[in-house]
Amino acid sequence: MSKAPRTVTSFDVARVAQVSQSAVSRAFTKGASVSEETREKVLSAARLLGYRPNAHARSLITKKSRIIGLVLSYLENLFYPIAIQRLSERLQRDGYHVLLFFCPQASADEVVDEILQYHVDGIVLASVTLSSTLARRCADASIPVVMFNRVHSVTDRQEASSVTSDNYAGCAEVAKLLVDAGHERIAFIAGQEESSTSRERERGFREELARLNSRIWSRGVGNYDFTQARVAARDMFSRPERPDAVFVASDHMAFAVMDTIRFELKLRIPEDVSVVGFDDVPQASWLSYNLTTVRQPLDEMVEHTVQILQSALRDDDELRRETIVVPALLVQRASVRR
Amino acid sequence: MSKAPRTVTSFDVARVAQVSQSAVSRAFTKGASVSEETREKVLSAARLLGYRPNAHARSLITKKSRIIGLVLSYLENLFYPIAIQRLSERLQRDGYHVLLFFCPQASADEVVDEILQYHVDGIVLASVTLSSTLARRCADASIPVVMFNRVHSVTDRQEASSVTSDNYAGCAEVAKLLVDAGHERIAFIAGQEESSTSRERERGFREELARLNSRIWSRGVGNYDFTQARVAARDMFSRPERPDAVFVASDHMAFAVMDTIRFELKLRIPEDVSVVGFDDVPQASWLSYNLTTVRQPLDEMVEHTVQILQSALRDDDELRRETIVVPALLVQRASVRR
DNA sequence: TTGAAAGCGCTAACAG
DNA sequence: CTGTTAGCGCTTTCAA
Repeated sequence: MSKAPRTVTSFDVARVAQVSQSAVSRAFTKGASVSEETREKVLSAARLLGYRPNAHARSLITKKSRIIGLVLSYLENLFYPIAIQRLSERLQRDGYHVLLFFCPQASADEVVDEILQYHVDGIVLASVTLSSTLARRCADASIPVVMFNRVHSVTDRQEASSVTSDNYAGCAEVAKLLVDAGHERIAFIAGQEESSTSRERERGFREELARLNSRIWSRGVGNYDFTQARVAARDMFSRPERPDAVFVASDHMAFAVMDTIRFELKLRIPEDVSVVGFDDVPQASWLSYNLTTVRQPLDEMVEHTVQILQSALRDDDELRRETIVVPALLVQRASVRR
Repeated sequence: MSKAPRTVTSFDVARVAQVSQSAVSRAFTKGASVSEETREKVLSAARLLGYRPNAHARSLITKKSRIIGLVLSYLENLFYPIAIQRLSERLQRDGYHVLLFFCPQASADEVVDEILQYHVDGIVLASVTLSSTLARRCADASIPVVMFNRVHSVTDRQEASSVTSDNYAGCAEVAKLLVDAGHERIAFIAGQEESSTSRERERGFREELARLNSRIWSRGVGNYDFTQARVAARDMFSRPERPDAVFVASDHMAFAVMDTIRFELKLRIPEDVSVVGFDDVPQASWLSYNLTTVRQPLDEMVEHTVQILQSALRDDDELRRETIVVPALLVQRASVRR
C-alpha cells in the first residue's frame, strides 16, 4: 500500500524548506556558514521528511568515507573483542565507523583488496601481517595503515605504522619475577612462531633470563590456540622431569595450561608450578585462575591508534609512519609462588 | 616525490583498454554481456593501473551498498564476539561486509540514525532493542532488520524479524534436570529484567518447575554482568539457608557465580551446590568450570539471519517479517550433581 | 556485444 | 550568507 519508498534527497528538503540544495548541505555540515534561520528551516524540513544525508554520495565528492577498515582473524581470545569495542566506540565518537574484515591469520592480502573498494579512510590490522606488496598498494592509495599489537616483518619495514605494548620489557619483568621466586626449571610456551608478538615476548624473556644466569629450560608452542596450548602443556609436564614454572605467551593459552596442570596432571598452582600469562584479559582476574600476567594497556593502545589515523587524515600531504610502544605492566596475582 | 595519488577510475581503465567506460563496468559485473576478449583487455588494463571499482559510486547508482549494519552493546560475554565472527565471515562469502555500531543496551535509536546514512542493505540488532519509531523508519526505508538473540517487545511487534534459540524449552529442560537430581532449594539468577531472553528463560524454568511441583526458591538479578552476578551470588548464598542448586541466565554470569561459591563461600560444586548456565560459550567446557549449560546453536542462528536478510534483499517488493526459533540443547557436564 | 549519454545524491567552487 | 553550476565514479538505459 505504501508508495514506492524513493529515498528522500537534499533536493526534496531544499524544495520543502524553500532554499537551495547547497543550503541543505551546509545545514548538515558543521562549521559551514549558514544563518541560524536557514539552518532551522532546513532542519525542520529534514525532520519532516525523514531526511539523512547519503554517506556514499558525500564520500564520493569529499573523498572521505569516514570508515575505518578493521582486519581480524580470531576472536576467541578476549583481548581482541575488547579491543574492537574500545576502538569502535572511540572512533564513533569522532564520527567514524568500523567496517569488519575477517581473514585467516597472516593472509590479509585478498581481503585488503576488498577493503580498497570501500575507499576506507584508514586500516587497522589487528594481529595479521601486512605483506609488502599490500603495504605498497595502501601507500599508493595513501591510506594510512596501523598494525595493532604487531610490528612489521623485515620486508614491510616502514610501510605502515604500528602500535604495540612493550613486549620485550614486559617479558623481562616476568623473567625477573620467576628467578626471584627461586625457580630453576623455567619453561616457555610460545604463540605463533612467525608472529612478532611471540618472538618479542620470547626474546625479552630469554635475554633477561640469560642476564640472570638462567635460561629457558623447556619450550613448547601453542600457536595462540587453546587446544594446542593444552597439548603443549600436557607434553611438557608429563616428562620425567617437569618444569617448576611456565611463562605462556598469552593469557588465553595460559588458561588452557593451568587447566591441564591442575585437572589432568593433578599438580597445584603455584605450589608445584608457577604460571604467568600475557595480556591481562578479564578472565585473568577471575578467581579460578587469578593469573599473574602482563597487562597490555588497551585504552592507550587504542588512543594511539586513533591519533595516528587522525593525524594522517588531517595532513594528507605526507604520510608519516609511526612506531608506538607503550609500557606493559606486570600484574601480580596468585599463580606464582612467592 | 610521488605524484598526487589521484584515484584510478573506470575512465582511466577504459582509455588504456581502448574501450568504453560501460565496457569496464560490464567487465566487473558478473553476468553482464561482454565478450571474453573485451573482458580480458579491461582486466589486464585494470591490473596494470591497480584499479578497483569504487563501492560508493556503485552503491549510489545501484542503491545497494553490500553493507550490513551490526548493532552491539557488549563484548565481554564471548557469545557475541563469536557470533560477530561467524556472521561476518558468512556475509563476506557472499560479498557483504559488516559495519559496526556500538551502543549502550536498549538504546539503539540514535545509532540507527547513523546507520541510515550509510544506506546499509540490512541491519542486525544483537541484543539491543529496537524502538517502535525506529522500526518504522527502517520499514519506511525498506531496510530489513533482524533482531539476533532477542525478540520484539510488545510495541515493536512485527516491525522486524527475529532469530533466537528456544529459550523457553531449553530452560524447561534445566528445570527437569535439577528436579530429577533431587534438588529442593532451587535458585535463579536473572539477566536484564527487561530483556526478552532473560524473561523467556525465567518463564520456561519457572513453569516447568511448577509442573514438577517445585518452584524458584530464591531469586537474584545479575543483569548479564559479571560483577553484579557475583554480588547476587554472594547475597544469595550467605543467608542462613542457602540454595542447593542455581540456574544462571548466562554462562558468563555463571562463571562469576561459580567462582564466588567456590572461593568466597568455600562450597563445592556440585557436591554442595549444582550450577547450570546458558549459551555454551567456549569457556563452559574449560576444565575449571566444566559447566552444564544450554547450547545456543550459533551457526544455525547465523545462517537463519543471513537467509532472512538475503531473501529480503532479493524480493524487495514485500518485506516479510519472520520469527525463527531454533532448538536449544542441554549440554551436561560436571557442575550438576547426579 | 558495444558506446553515448544521462544521472545517482551530494559538495565545492564561484559569483552575487 | 546564499544560489548556481559543475562533477565525484559509477551503472544503465537506449541505439547502433
